[in-house]
Amino acid sequence: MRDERRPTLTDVARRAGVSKSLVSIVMRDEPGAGAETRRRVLEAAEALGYQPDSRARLLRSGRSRLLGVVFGLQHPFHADLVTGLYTAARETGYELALSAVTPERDEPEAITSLLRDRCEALILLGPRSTAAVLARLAARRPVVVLARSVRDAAVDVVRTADARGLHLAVDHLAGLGHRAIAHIDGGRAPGAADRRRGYRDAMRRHGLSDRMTILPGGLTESDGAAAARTLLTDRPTAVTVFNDRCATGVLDVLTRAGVGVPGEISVVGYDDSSLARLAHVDLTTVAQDVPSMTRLAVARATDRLEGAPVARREVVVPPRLVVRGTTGPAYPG
Amino acid sequence: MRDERRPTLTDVARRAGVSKSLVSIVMRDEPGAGAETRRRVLEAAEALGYQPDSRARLLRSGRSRLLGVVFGLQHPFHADLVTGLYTAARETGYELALSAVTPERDEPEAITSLLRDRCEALILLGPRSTAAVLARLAARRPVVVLARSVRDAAVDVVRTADARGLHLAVDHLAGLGHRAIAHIDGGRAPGAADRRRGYRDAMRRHGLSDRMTILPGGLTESDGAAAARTLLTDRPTAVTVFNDRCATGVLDVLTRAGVGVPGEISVVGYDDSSLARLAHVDLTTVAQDVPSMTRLAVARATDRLEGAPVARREVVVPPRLVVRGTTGPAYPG
DNA sequence: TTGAAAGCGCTAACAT
DNA sequence: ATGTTAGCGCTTTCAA
Repeated sequence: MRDERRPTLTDVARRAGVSKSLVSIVMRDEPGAGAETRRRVLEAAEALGYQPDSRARLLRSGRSRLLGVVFGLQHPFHADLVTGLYTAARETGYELALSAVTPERDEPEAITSLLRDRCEALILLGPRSTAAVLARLAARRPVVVLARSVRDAAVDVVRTADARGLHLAVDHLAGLGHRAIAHIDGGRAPGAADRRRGYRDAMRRHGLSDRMTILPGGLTESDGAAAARTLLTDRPTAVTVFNDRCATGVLDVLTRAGVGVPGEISVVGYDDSSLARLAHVDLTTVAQDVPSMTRLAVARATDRLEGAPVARREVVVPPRLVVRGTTGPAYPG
Repeated sequence: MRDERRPTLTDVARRAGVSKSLVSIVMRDEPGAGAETRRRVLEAAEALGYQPDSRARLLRSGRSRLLGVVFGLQHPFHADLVTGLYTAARETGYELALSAVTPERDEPEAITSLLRDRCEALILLGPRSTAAVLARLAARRPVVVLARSVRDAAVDVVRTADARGLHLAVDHLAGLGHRAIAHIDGGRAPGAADRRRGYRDAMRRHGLSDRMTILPGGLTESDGAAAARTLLTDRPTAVTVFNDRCATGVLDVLTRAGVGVPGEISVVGYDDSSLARLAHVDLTTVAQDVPSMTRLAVARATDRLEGAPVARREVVVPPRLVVRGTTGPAYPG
């Protein structure tokens, strides 16, 4: 029952009593077929349960119109980005081919599978590959790196002005009267270096060079929790954290230790992930502009493919501070 | 520079001075080529940066060896499952084609794109489609539903014995002396009905029918937070929660309200997601056996494709209680 | 507006 | 062990 061959374009053509070419035209919604023919073809296709074979289609047309996306399954922020990419791609006529990185499936493997699938361009979310590897890849087809900076003339980059993001955070805290402002960093994670630098710059600008404290953190809740425990002994009045996940871990430890937020410590996250927006977390955070970033990434990829002129290799999207409930004045009451 | 045609099998053949067939054989690592030939072909392929075109390959061989996976980008537990599916698929020679459901990309769309890609079987993670829709799909190719039950002879199901999972949770709590045990449920989410039923059964079995309390919850932290707030007024000594995410919201609200966990309330989650394992959360939870479930799902799909005999339509995997720090005796001291 | 024919890159069947 | 031929399902000329 299921073994019967799936209907092909030829089957539809036969049933509708027209040529394959016409069916092809109708299925692609191209001009060049009469109204009556169109109707008959669609009816036949429907009756047979015909689905075009995208492989054959793309093989013949020589293009796949496929954008390969490499993302980390474990990163909630990547989920937000992929969601945005789907939306952005829909408007362009390109499709997305997802390839995940997992603990057992590394980045090279994820990339190779996309190359075999003949993706025309690659969009990599916070890739860990070296610039050299990315450059070599970019020699073969357009590569757009999202949410990480890469110093190479061959790769396009779309990222948030992360340093600026930390300026916003520190300015906000300083404006509230904070002076002892610590930073929990992201180690070698994409964006971490820029955020660290932004923190340093801003502290200096506020004349707080001697109050700078950078604690090793990471991407996850437990990284944040660990950092927060060291925070308890030598307590600042405010802390900026690498990302929202990490900040959640910080909040959790502080709350359990009976340290009031924002009463005793103010906390600022990064990403404005769905986590931060939760009513009970209500985290002040630096928002990355996901819709813009993803739209730009897709546009950049398709521009390259279509030979459109491209101004800058790197597009830097401004961050935005979202003030919620985890930040308050340094000396309340 | 990038416009030059990608090398094809023919190019490699020419360069190696052999026929296309030989190259094909070598690239697929099939027997039927001499050692010296093999070496020359591989060298030529390497030199040209040749990548086989999987589309052409599959078009010709008539099979795609592709398993389509529909998953929700917003669900951390789905990320765990997809991770497991990749691992399971690797051992079988099938590849995964991911298709995500997002707020702007619904399940039918995710499925249609996989059908166009000629996936041979579909693995759906907690699908929201009706049994009728799934059955219609299953008439066209093998469908394996993961983490949800579907009453239809045409669809394969791999799921956790969710009712049994709640038995474990309630037994554990009752064993600790708890009697006022509430349940925060998952509404219409996949698995929620079974867990609710499991809770009811277990409460009855323990003679606690009159202490049953089911609070409306959901899948997310904020659902849990909302439920927890109602919990504060009429406080039970223990609560079982639909999933870990929701339980996290519960914990957060309780902690902020100064309610001791497990001192005053014990909390049990569900899934044993990475969330639960975080040292600072340390959530007692019901673990779903992800490696087994994913291996079974892939095996079921491939068995159907290869016409292997299949015993049961539905495979139910036993859950396992993981006792951590959020549960304790009902009357401490 | 319609149809016939060629061929995308590959593999399978059949030679040699 | 190696080469030749045909054709997967489709789109794209090109001609009618």
